[in-house]
Amino acid sequence: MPTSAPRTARAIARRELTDAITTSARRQLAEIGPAALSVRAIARDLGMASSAVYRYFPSRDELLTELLVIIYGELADRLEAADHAVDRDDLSGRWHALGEALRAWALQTPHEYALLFGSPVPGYAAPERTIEPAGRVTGVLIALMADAQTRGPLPARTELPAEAHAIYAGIRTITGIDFSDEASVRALTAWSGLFGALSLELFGHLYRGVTDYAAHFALVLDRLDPTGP
Amino acid sequence: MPTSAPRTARAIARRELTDAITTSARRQLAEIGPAALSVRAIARDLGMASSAVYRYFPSRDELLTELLVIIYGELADRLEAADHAVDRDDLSGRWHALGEALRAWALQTPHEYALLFGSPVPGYAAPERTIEPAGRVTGVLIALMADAQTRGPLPARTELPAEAHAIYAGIRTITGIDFSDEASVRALTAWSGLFGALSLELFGHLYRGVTDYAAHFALVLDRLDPTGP
DNA sequence: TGTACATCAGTGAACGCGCGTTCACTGATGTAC
DNA sequence: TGTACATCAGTGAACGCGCGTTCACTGATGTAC
Repeated sequence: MPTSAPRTARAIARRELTDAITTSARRQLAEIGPAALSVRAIARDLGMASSAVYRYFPSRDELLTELLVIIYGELADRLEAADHAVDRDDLSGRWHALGEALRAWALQTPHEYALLFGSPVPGYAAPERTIEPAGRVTGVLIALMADAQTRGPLPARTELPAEAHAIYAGIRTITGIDFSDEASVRALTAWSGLFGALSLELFGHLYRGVTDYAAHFALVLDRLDPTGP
Repeated sequence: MPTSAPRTARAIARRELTDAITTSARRQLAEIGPAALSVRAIARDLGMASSAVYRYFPSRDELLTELLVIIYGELADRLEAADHAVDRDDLSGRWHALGEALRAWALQTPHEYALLFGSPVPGYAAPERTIEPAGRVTGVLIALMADAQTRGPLPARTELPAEAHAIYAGIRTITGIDFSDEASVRALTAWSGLFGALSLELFGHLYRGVTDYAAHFALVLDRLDPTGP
């Protein structure tokens, strides 16, 4: 069943042009980065008056929000696919698949990585509706940690104070899963290491120090594995 | 001995105005971020014609470079001071001091953090002369790992392949220290985790999941410690 | 099936803004004799 | 110590560019009778 197909010629055209606008926007994003993304450039690219874009998106910020939602969604799809390609019981394998899929995506579309995980776009605050698709990305790690926890309690790698439980109450509330403090700390430490490694690499901070980025990343990924003992 | 004091009134005025320009630039940077930093805004702030700024800096990019050099230098000073406030033999203590000093700096001047470690400024490529001051920042970690290594070989936390040695040749060349592969991997994994944790926090990705950022950061720092067994 | 009206897409001009950089010029400061 | 010339700082206007957004308008599409 197709999702509520448009009936009139107008509705069909509208859907197509809306897509054309976001597609053009993403092309611009990929080529010149989020800061340079402009309504006028998109209109130019599509051969229409810049004012016409406003029939489809009420402002530049709304368009940016739409892009964020689309990109978060695509990334989540990729990460979920990578995760599901691995045997459910192979937790370390799933962690590596997740990490490598994230890196492959980041290298392929570095500006999209920068938009989602780099410095915030000046003057733009991501609204509520980006939270859900962003959560789907984190959800892949969450699912992995939930499975890890199901296999028996995770041993403490360093001692955790009693206060830790309160710190991570939010994670339990959002996910509805009763994560141990150990699981929360492991997940966030691994997540930090993952994005830190990618940011250092993509933003040029490994320049001259590391000669083989891919091999280096694999080693770091191994160290960051949150699933083991 | 003061460093080659200027003799003429002109030279004194020049030095003072050059400082005034960078100071104003940093104020703008702190308030509105690197992308919005503009020659005209600085001139306005100082009550001079925008063209006058060009008597001091040949272009906006040169000014940005100067800022990068200054900020890297200040950060390095802070990290070195934090490191030296701890007993030389307390390696874990030094790691924590380093991490907490970095976080304190980042929270105090988040736009400067974003400039140095977030997405690159569009259209700007940092030139060679930023490498040295940037290296001073990394140098604090390097010194720590060098000291750790001096105390005897660091035990492997995960097995490292023979190829690892080639990957980190650059680190040995730059620093002139014969780091073991274990030391290199530990250092880079810890460094990744540190900046990842800060980026996640500062760029809003822990929103709703973590309730006490400072306490959380301390726990993660513990996990990332590259000096222990 | 045909007509009358309402809705919508797209245009082009305009508003008001900001930017980096150049240039001819004035007036002050520095230097050589 | 005083004069003549060279150097430099700072000005204000201008160039050429780009941006987001609004608005009155035209012409096509859709809908109700």
